[in-house]
Amino acid sequence: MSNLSTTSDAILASARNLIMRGGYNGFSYADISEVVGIRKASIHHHFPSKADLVRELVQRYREDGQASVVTLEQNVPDALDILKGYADHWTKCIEDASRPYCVCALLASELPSLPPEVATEVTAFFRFISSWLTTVMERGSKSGALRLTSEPHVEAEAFLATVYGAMLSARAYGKPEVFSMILAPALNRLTPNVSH
Amino acid sequence: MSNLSTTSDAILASARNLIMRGGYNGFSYADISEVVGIRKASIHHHFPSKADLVRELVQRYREDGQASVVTLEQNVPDALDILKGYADHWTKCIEDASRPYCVCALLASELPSLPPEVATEVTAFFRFISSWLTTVMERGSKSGALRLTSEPHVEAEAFLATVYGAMLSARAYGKPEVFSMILAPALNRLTPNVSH
DNA sequence: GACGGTCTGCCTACTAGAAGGTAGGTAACG
DNA sequence: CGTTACCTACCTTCTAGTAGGCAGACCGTC
Repeated sequence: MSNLSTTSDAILASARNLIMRGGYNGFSYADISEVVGIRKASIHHHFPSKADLVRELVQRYREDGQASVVTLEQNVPDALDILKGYADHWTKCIEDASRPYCVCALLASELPSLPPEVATEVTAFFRFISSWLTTVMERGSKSGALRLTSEPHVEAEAFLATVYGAMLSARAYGKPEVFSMILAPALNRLTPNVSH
Repeated sequence: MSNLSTTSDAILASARNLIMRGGYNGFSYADISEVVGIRKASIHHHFPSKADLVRELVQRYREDGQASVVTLEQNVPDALDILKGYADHWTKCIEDASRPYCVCALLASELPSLPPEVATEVTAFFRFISSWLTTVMERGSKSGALRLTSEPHVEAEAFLATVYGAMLSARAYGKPEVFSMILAPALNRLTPNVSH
């Protein structure tokens, strides 16, 4: 119980990379086996089925996201800075090609063809991000850190859509800089007008 | 040559539906065979390889899009109305579940794992939509039909990202209405201020 | 502290079915 | 007669998943 087996972590990590490339149906146990340096059958020892593997992966992805959000909120008081931090996180991921696309964005597009257990986990991720962004919008609106033109939950969904849409465009054009090009005016629009 | 074989059209149509569900790796010739009522091998007669099939599919998808754009521009003079029309098109598709997701959006997320011939066709689609939206933005800005806060091509990318992001959210939540909820303020923001 | 038992992590070897694709034949049609 | 559209039958490779074995770590018990 000392630490959660390094191997299963390696399996999850390589699965994440593979899903980022081609989604749920775009990778196989054989692919993971090559990367991790373990036999195909041994992966089944850690994750009985593919659905188990991806469900666990998405679950952890959400938990990690929740943890990141907590530390972000602790270190950054201003709501606008939080949104900038969130956008910045993705800017870096996309630009250094380390995590150039959100796993859950890809899985969400495949939703209708996903095993139900995975699908529910993916929608749970979206609900989490959405409700978190809503609280940020609400707080920022009250404190004056953000200038909203719609209700907080609408602004939250619009911001989320912009981020994920921008991620898609960056991938489609093969130009990482497209992401921040789109996000910059979106953040600007939420910035209180100091020249007023 | 009378009309392009109905069968190959049926194959393309069912492939489109299947891709909308699960992407490039989410369907097989066997799936199409079941829907169309033709043997697996007969599909190869029309489309030698899977990549051929999807490349042709995306190519036609773009051509159809270009044709739709032309008629839209002919019938609708106002730039804002064009953007509303474009958004409306997707609203209807998503709400009646006829085409609840853009084929190219799904393929774009899978880009790194796509056969190159398909990938280039997908990026071509995005370049087309992007450049078209840019001309709409430019025209609307000059005529006063649109109120832009950034350069036309940036506004175009931002609008496109919003549309595709909203499409993803609608799918992720399983709530079609989310799409227009996000698009409404985006369009509002582009509307010239009459109360000024 | 040696002894037997269980648990863990991995292996080889295998299966059944699905994947994309091929070979070759047949019937209709201009 | 050649072309078109479809068929049956087949091939290879890949798919997720199973069966069973084996070495080592961990375990209390004598």
